[in-house]
Amino acid sequence: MKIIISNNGTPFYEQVKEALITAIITGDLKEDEILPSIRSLAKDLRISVLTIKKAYDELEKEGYIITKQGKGSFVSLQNLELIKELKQQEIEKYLTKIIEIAKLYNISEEEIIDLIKYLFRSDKNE
Amino acid sequence: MKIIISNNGTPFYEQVKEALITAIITGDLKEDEILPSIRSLAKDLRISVLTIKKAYDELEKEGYIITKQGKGSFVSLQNLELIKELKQQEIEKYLTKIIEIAKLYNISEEEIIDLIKYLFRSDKNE
DNA sequence: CAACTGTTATATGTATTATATAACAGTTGG
DNA sequence: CCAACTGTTATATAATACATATAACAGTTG
Repeated sequence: MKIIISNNGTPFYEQVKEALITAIITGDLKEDEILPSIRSLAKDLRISVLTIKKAYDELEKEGYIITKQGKGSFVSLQNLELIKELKQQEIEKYLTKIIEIAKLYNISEEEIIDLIKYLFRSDKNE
Repeated sequence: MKIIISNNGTPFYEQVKEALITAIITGDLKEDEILPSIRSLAKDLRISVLTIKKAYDELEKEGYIITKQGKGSFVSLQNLELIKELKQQEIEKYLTKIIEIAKLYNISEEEIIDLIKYLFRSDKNE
């Protein structure tokens, strides 16, 4: 479980969240598995414990983990279907923005679709 | 030229920017046409002059308008091709995010494309 | 009980957004 | 010329988000 964070404008707690979500969904962190303690992760990443806690708090609100005082935080994917739906809504939100821009600047549906196909393919070859 | 802004989390100056960009690109505000003065627009929208100025400053940086002290701000679309390219990059940025999510949650290329086609169509019927 | 877990309170610091007020500066019509 | 418009700049204030340090509090376990 290697997490790398950087000063790129995205808040640290967001970067930690995204890294952990990826680890959870890819199975790198499995159901019921324990996450690094907030103190140890803070030490590893050289950022504040409170920043890690913020990330963990949000992960719990969003259904990815469950945290128990004194014990730690554990992967919990009971709501995987709900999570998937939320992610689909997120995709729809982005697509709506894209289409707004595309319509305004006369970029065609075909161009967008071609771009998607291209990006999907180049992603596969990584 | 009716602009509506609201307290929805998007900064006021961003909302003003977006509304003006839309007006410019759709031709609602034409090349060389004068924009509302920052003071009058601030009064209309009941927000600070400085907030409007910030919006106008960014519009100038991004090539949509030119501002001259004492005279006002004018539509300037010399860089329309450059602007279009920037917008295509913006679309690509969103698509990259979408594909990251899609791959992680096993959402297929077809589902995304279908969604795009659907959103494009429903947009046309507005 | 020591050594881990997470929790909470307090305080500090920076950046962004937004505001009000006021003074300064350029343009233009009467 | 000057009044009445334009935009510009400085100063000060305030809310919010992000991130930090320190310290005390609380639950778990070998």
